[in-house]
Amino acid sequence: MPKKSHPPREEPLRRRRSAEVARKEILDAAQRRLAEGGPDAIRLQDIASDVGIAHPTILHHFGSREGLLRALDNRAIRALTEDVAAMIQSPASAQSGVDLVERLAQTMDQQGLARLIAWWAMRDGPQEAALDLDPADLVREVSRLIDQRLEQAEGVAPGDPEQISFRVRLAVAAMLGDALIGDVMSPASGQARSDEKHRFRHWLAELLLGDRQIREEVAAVAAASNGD
Amino acid sequence: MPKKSHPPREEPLRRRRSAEVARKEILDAAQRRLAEGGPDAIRLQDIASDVGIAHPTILHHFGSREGLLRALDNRAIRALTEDVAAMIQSPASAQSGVDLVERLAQTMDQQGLARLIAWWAMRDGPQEAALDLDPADLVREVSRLIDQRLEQAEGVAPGDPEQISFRVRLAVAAMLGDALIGDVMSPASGQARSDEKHRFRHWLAELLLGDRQIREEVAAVAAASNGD
DNA sequence: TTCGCTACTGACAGTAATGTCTGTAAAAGA
DNA sequence: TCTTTTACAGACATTACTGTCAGTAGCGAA
Repeated sequence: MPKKSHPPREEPLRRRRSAEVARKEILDAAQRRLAEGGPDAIRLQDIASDVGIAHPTILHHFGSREGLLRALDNRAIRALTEDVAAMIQSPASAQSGVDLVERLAQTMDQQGLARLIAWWAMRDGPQEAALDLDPADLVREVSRLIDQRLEQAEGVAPGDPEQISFRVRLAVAAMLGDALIGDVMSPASGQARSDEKHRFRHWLAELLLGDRQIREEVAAVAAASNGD
Repeated sequence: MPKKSHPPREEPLRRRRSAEVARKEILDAAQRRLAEGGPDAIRLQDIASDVGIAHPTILHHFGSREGLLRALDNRAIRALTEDVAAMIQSPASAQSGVDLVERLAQTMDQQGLARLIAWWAMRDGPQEAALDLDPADLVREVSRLIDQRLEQAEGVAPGDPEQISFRVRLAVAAMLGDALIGDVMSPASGQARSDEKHRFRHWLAELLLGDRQIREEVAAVAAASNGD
C-alpha cells in the first residue's frame, strides 16, 4: 500500500547532504575503490552507486572526473603530511623510532593510501604537479620537527642536517614501496607473513636510529678502555 | 608514375616481423607509454601507431588488452629479478654495496620499471597474482646469492638469515618508493636534486652495510682495549 | 509560509575504447 | 611455382564511460 502524503514524510525521497559531507563520502568511496580494485575501478557510476547517489552528482561536486582525482590526490598528500607531523610530535615517539615506523607503515597500509600516492606519482610524475600543496614541504616540515625534537631531547645539534632528511626520505620511500610490493616479496604467508612484516619494520626502525646507538657503544667502550 | 609490378618490389607494402620481434616491439612501446603518460596512456591504438601497426595486430599477438598487460607485468618482474641477480654476481659488488644500490636504483628508474611494478602491484595486489613466476622467488634467490657471496668472501656465516632478506627487501622497497616519489620529496631541484639523489643512495648503501663495519670497529676497539 | 539556493536526479548525447570479422600479403617449405 | 601458414589491416559492432541538460526536491532564511 503506497504511502499517502498526508502526514509529513518520515523518509525523504532523497537524502540531501551538505556539500562538505557529500564530497567526503564521494572521496572515501573513490579511495576504497582504488584500494580494492585498482585504477580501472574508479568509475563515476560505481562510486556513485557506492555512495547511493547518481553519477551526475559527482560531476556537480567536482566538475569532472579529473577534478575528483585531483581532490583525491590533494587529500592523500595532506593526510600523509599531517599524519607524519602528528607522529613526530606525539610523546610516544620520544623514546624509540619503532612507533614512528610502525605508524607510518600503518598509515600507508590503511585505506590504500600507498596505492593512492603511487597512482598519483604515476599520473602526475612527469608533468607539472597539479597540487594545492607542495610535497617537498612534507619533508622540510618533518625534518624541522625532528630537528627540534632532537635538540630538545638531547641538546645535541646533529652534524649534517641532510642526514635527517635522508632518514625521513628512506622511511617514507621504504614504507611506500613495502606497502606496494612487500607482501609479494615475503617468502612467508598468512600469519607468518604478518609477523615478518612487523619484524621488518622493527628492524628498519632500529637501523634508522641504530648507528647512533652503536656509535655511543663505541664511545662507551673507548671511554672504558681509557679510563681503566 | 605508379610502380609496375614487373621487377620484384624492393619495399613490401607492409613489414612483417617474426612473432617474437613483434611482441617485443609492442611491449616496448607500451612500457614507454606507461612511463611517460601514466596508466591512462596505455591504449591499443596509440601503442599500435607507435609501433607502426594497426591495433588489431596487438590483439592478434596478445589475445586481449588484459593479455598485453599481463605480458608487461611478467617481463617487468623477470627483468627486475634478472637484474638483481646479475648485480649480485658481478665482481664489482664484492667490495661495497654502493654499486648494488646505485644499479638497483637505475634499474628502477630506467624505462619506468618502477612505475610498471607499482602499477602491477595496484592492479594485482589484492587478488591472486596472475604471473608466470613468483616474485617471492626473487627475494629467496637474491638472499641465497648474497649468502653464498658472504660465505665465499668472508668465510663467516651470518647469524640471522632473515637479516639478509630484510636488507634486500629494504633496498628494493626503498628504491621503488624513491623512484616513485623521491623527486617530489626532495627539497632541491635541477642538478642539485640529482646530486642529492646520488648522495642519498650512497648513504643508504653505507647504512645497509655500515653497522657491520661499525660493529667491527667496536670489536677492534674492544680488542685494543684488552690487548693493551 | 514563501522564497531562494543548491544538492540531486533521469534521460540523453557524444565519444572513444576494446574486440570481431573477413580478407590480404609476406614469408617458408615442398 | 604452388601451397601453407600466419602476421597484419580495414571496416564494423559493441559497449560503456564521461559529460550535459532541464527539471525536482530538500533545507535554511526572510
